[in-house]
Amino acid sequence: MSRKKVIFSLIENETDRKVSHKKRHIGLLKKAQELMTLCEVEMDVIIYSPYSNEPKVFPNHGVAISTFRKFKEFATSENKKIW
Amino acid sequence: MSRKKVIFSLIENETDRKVSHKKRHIGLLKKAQELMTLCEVEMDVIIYSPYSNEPKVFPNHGVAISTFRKFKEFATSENKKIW
DNA sequence: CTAACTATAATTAGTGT
DNA sequence: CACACTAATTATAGTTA
Repeated sequence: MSRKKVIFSLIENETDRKVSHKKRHIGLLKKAQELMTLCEVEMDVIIYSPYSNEPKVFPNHGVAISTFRKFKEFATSENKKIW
Repeated sequence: MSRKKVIFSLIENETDRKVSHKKRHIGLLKKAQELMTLCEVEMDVIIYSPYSNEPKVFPNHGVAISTFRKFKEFATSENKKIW
């Protein structure tokens, strides 16, 4: 995305992939924070990666739980067949 | 972010805010998709906004449920006091 | 391995239709 | 309203230390 266009598939080289992951992980959460702040949005992001033993929960555990519960309630009330 | 630097607070004008939300919502999910594809990452994003009656669940309901369950199991096993 | 730098690609605020 | 355009900002691949 900068010195070269991104090729839209898994980055084969492990070192490159790890570095890219770190940068993009930061970038994604920054974008998420901006969307929440600039517009009136409630959101959460949960990320699992091979580079960390624990999931990254954004913005925090409390919001993630609250948001997921609302999602589950919505899906149930809408009688969606997803459970 | 383009013709003007972004001011990091709620966009007061409702029309501007709605337009910005639409653009940034698309942009965020694109970045999320890229992170998943380029690096080996499992993730989900749930977004609530005043502009839609239903939450946006990315990449889909099944992944969101799976990811959230893993998060809950992790938190429980780690004996975190978050429930 | 990490972190800083920088050239270039990608995103997007403002604008026009 | 939605979409296309584009100037300007922001993100980041590759590089250097």
